[in-house]
Amino acid sequence: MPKQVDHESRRRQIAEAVCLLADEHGLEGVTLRDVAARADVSMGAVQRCFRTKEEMLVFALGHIGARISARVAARLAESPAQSARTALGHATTEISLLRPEHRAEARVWLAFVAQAAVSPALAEILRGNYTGLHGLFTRLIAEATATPDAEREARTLLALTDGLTTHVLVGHLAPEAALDALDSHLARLWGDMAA
Amino acid sequence: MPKQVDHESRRRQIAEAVCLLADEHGLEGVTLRDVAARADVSMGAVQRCFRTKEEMLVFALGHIGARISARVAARLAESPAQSARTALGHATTEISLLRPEHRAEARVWLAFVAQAAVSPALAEILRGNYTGLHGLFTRLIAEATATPDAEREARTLLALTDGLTTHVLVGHLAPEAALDALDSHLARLWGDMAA
DNA sequence: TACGATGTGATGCACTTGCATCGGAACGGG
DNA sequence: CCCGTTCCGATGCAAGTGCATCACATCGTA
Repeated sequence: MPKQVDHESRRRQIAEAVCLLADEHGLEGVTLRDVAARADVSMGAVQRCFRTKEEMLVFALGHIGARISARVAARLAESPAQSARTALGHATTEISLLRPEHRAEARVWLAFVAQAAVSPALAEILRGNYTGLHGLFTRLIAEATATPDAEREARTLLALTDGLTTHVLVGHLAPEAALDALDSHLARLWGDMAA
Repeated sequence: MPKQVDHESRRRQIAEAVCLLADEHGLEGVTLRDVAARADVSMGAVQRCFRTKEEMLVFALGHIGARISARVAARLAESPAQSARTALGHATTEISLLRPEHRAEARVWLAFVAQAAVSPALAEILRGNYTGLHGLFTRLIAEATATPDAEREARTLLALTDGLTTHVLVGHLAPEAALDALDSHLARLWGDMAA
């Protein structure tokens, strides 16, 4: 057997470069050449890993989605002794990507969401991620409160985090204001349902 | 004085074409040539109306923003006798763009929002729109409830509508589910603050 | 060591992009 | 009537795009 290359790790490396570029210039600024340059790889290598550009974008979206989900899971595992309420608080603040160091991820995510509105392949991946988060939120809410419709509350909460993130990105809200709104919403959730 | 053309109406006509194209293929699919063809205008005319492509996009964003705001205002004026609560309900459902006939507008809006994350000029316009809506929501909430922080509630509500719209667009939520979540949130708002 | 299967990356290609240019049509004042 | 100002639309152009191609390293095997 001749030379062998770890394709998967290279794909991740390329996906990383895609995210960097998408953060800087939006998804439109992502070209095969720039991606190759950013990933310190030749264009040929990129084309071998992904037959087409869309395939590359789909993979990159899955990559960043997995990374975000993993961070949420890590955050939850980090403080397991706490109540479901604080767990949900941690999860939402993590997903909102409000911390400056996650601003890039948020921009990339938003770029993908917009593209997904006209690209079924991307929408598919996105739905998978959202469904997973929705399930997580539903479980946590059901555990922490006595609300009759945890699913609906989870839907609301997930949409709220996404909307807040968006508003921060375009500069309509300060991160603190977004966090404040989120905290307030959670507090009301506890107050209504569990007291 | 030689031949005169109503520049403003032509600009609107072009902006309309931009929206049609953005709805179909995203903002990346908006090229000067396609826009000209869609607007039944020569490319030269497009270039006379807008010096650069970005200028055209900025105008188009302002155009669609104004149209949405106008529709909200019209909806409010339509039922002036009702309470501030129903007014807010109408405004939010209008802004959520959940009705199928507004799906196109929603896609265009999302495309612009994503682009605004990396384009200060677009973000500027967007902030203006959001600020206007935030003010409207704040007034209505203050009028309908006794909440101590109408501004925060308005922020939350605006972000929620945006997030719900997004989730419907990517196919994660059915429009009915989004409306249900929105209604539930409003109901809680009344229950908490005003009763 | 010689071979051949793999992975590589420079290059080519057809195409599209945004923008600049320019001859001429259209229209109103002299 | 005619001329000058204003607008139009076709064309040109350089840059950049995604994708295909192909000679060449690179490595395990025989």
